[in-house]
Amino acid sequence: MTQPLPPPPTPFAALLGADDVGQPRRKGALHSSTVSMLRNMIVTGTLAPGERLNERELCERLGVSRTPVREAIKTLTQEALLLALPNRSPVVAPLDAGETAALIDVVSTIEALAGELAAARISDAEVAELGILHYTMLRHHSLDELPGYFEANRAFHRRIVVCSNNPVLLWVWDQLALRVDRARYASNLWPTRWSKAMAEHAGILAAMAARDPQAVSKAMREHVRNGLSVVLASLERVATTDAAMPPSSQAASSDA
Amino acid sequence: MTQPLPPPPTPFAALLGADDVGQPRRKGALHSSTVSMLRNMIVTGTLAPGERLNERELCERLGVSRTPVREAIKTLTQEALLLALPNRSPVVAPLDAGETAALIDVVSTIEALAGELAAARISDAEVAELGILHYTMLRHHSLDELPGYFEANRAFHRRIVVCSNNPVLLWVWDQLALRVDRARYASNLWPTRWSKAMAEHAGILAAMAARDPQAVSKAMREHVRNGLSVVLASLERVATTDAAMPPSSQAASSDA
DNA sequence: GCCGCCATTCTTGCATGCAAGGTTCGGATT
DNA sequence: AATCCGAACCTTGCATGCAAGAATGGCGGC
Repeated sequence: MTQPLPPPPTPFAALLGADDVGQPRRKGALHSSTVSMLRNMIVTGTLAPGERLNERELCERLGVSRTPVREAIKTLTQEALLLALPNRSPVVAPLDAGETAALIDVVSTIEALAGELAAARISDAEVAELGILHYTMLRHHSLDELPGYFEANRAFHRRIVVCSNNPVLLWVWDQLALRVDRARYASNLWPTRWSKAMAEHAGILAAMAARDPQAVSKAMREHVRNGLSVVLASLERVATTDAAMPPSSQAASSDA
Repeated sequence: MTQPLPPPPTPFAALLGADDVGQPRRKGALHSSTVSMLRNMIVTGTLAPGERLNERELCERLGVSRTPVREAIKTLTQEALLLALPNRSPVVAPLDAGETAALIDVVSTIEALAGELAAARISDAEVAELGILHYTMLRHHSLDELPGYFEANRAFHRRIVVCSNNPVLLWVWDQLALRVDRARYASNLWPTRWSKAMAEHAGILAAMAARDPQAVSKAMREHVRNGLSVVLASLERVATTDAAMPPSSQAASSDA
């Protein structure tokens, strides 16, 4: 298993977000890239919820030995993307509607807090940064570029958390964002709320520029709640529909 | 390194919370027990903030080989109790006042949310459970048994989160509670707020019994904020005092 | 014919070897 | 004397071997 030692191919790296591919292979890179690849495979649904992960198989797929794979599994288990039982193959965490419902309350509260804190201390330069991201989203929206929008949207939200200047809050957000992204990928119906989301972003930005913590907090809570409610509804629909049909071909969007 | 293979001593296990010690050594046990031991050593301050951890040294201390130690390090890094740089020894996360200040906002918000959700759906039996924990705390208070109080207090708070019936919230709380515990151990001045904390607990319990979400939420937010503020003040004092004096009797830790 | 038990095989858990990167200390040069 | 460079040593990163559960399939009993 794992090829003798040719330049390791790491076939998924380019697609799945390893930030260091094909290079002379610096030493400390395998663990982090393995985590990134596996994480992306889980978040995007390449590895389906409930799927059992065989170490040897993963080694072959990722082109690394068992050690980095095992360590990556530990990391992802800690992130609650995998569930591990002793002496048993880890499984991709199930993605039930209940988890998403739970996420709504927590993430909306977290982001509301972030917005409140950020509004109280944000600088003009930081507001401008948010403005750039907002208009980046607008552009992607006009051009109907969902992936680009997705990325800018994520950056917008994260930037607000960064502006809260609270490292613990950022840490929590980073953890939860993974699960939120996964739920979004699984529901796969952003376009339906796209325009409304843009309007809500504008409102958040305006309240932020006005340095109104309560308004920002309220706007973000509602924004997150609205967005995730749609995701939740979709997942509930999928859950009932999918009873016989295994989920497989998630990919880019469809309409809009 | 790591003795040939006699019955492994695991000297710290009993003290530091490994839940399976000295037994015939079931197979999947080393990783979780290693994580528990290291985690406890970090939380209680046995491993000082900023201390560099040498794998070989940890192996000898814990009586296991490098594999479980390395995997435990990955887990604890993910929990933000360790900081890891590639090709470098991981260090125990610094415990600065800034982190504690950040924790105050996040944890108080998290627990306020938990209280609000719990109050809206808690059963009589669950209220009774909280009551038991409250009176357990009272007993430990009367007997001046700090460790027992500490444990019951933690259980009381966690139980409320459990009663919120939100697994994501519980997950976040479990993560953050580790850091809170560490800050508390470092500040080590519970007794000063002990009586007030008891009164606040009573208030929370009463509001919970009355099924008043807003009152519970408010009470918990204030309770957490009060408690952690004292911890923060203590840490700030320690930080300034320690400028010339190494933290404690840990080996190494030669700061400037 | 069905159920349960045992053996084989597979999979994970742990230990360890080897090599790459880092660290440190000493020598040589300025 | 201070600094820069390098070599030896140290530490971590990765791969792999071996053994202890777990799964699976076949055989025998009921």
